[in-house]
Amino acid sequence: MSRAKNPTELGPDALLPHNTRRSLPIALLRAREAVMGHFRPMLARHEITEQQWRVIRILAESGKVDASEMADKAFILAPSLTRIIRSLEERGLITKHKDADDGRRVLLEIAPAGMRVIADVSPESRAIYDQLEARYGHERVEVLLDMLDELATLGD
Amino acid sequence: MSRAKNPTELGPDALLPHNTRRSLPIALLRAREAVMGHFRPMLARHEITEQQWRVIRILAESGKVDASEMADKAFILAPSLTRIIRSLEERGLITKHKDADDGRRVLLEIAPAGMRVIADVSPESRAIYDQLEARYGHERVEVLLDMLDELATLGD
DNA sequence: ATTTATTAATTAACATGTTAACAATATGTC
DNA sequence: GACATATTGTTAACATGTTAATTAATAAAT
Repeated sequence: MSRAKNPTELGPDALLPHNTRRSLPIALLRAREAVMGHFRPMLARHEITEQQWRVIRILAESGKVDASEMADKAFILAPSLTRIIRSLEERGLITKHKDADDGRRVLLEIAPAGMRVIADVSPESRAIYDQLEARYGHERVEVLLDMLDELATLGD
Repeated sequence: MSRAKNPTELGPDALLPHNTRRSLPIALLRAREAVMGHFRPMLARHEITEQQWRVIRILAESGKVDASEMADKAFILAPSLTRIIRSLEERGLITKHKDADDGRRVLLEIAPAGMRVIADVSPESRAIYDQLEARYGHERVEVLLDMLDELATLGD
């Protein structure tokens, strides 16, 4: 049904870069929500948030990591990471130590309790990801990842 | 330099769906930050956040919109949108009214002050987007948008 | 050795994302 | 008309994103 026009309404693209239906930032948000929407309830059942999961996954994968490296790999801003680290440490899922060689640095490691979370969550996470790849297409996921990576490194 | 292994460290993909370097959710976040990282400082100079910009842009484009429709188009959760609407209304950039036909609904409209923000921000926003498209490739942006849209509508 | 600059992480403050619960209103059934 | 169910938007509470400032430690310059 046609929408009633008001005096301030402009036509598509008038004064605007693109109509919002084809906005890249919103498209990226929608796509991300479509993916994470499957993982989030599963993670919630294990009482862990997406960001917390990213942190402990990276520790499981990479071993001892300093906070700056973690912020980069998990793509979490430093102030947010500080809070997440505190929460995970309080729950006993990770440990945190000062770097002996550089007192400014904080070193993170997964704790045995964290490894148990990894062991519990990973099979379900894998199943969700496999299903997504099956539906979207494994090759197409690779192509998409390549395109996203090029977009992410455009400014470099 | 090789990283010292600890007893809890697992090899790549062991128990994990994919190594985090090729994680789709993180790739989508990085790509989005690469795009928004150009817009955010410009929007901050106009004293408006990305989400607020999305809301007034949609109002400029679509005229009168109800809150549910706005939440969908701007891709903002309802509780977040409630706060954003309040903020924008307090600043006089938009107006909010009850729908005469349905007392549950809230109708939003851009105000003249909001149109001035649109007029001020749009040229800069367009310039940033054009530059991004020039570097990434206009056709490739279209292809990426199509792939993202397919990913976003996968569960439908 | 001292001073200055830089780096790493934290803190503060505010905005938004997220889930659950709630209030008001509309719709459907009997 | 009464009642049950569904919808729309708000509120509460907590997590994370974001920017600026701060603190502690290290590196570089003098």
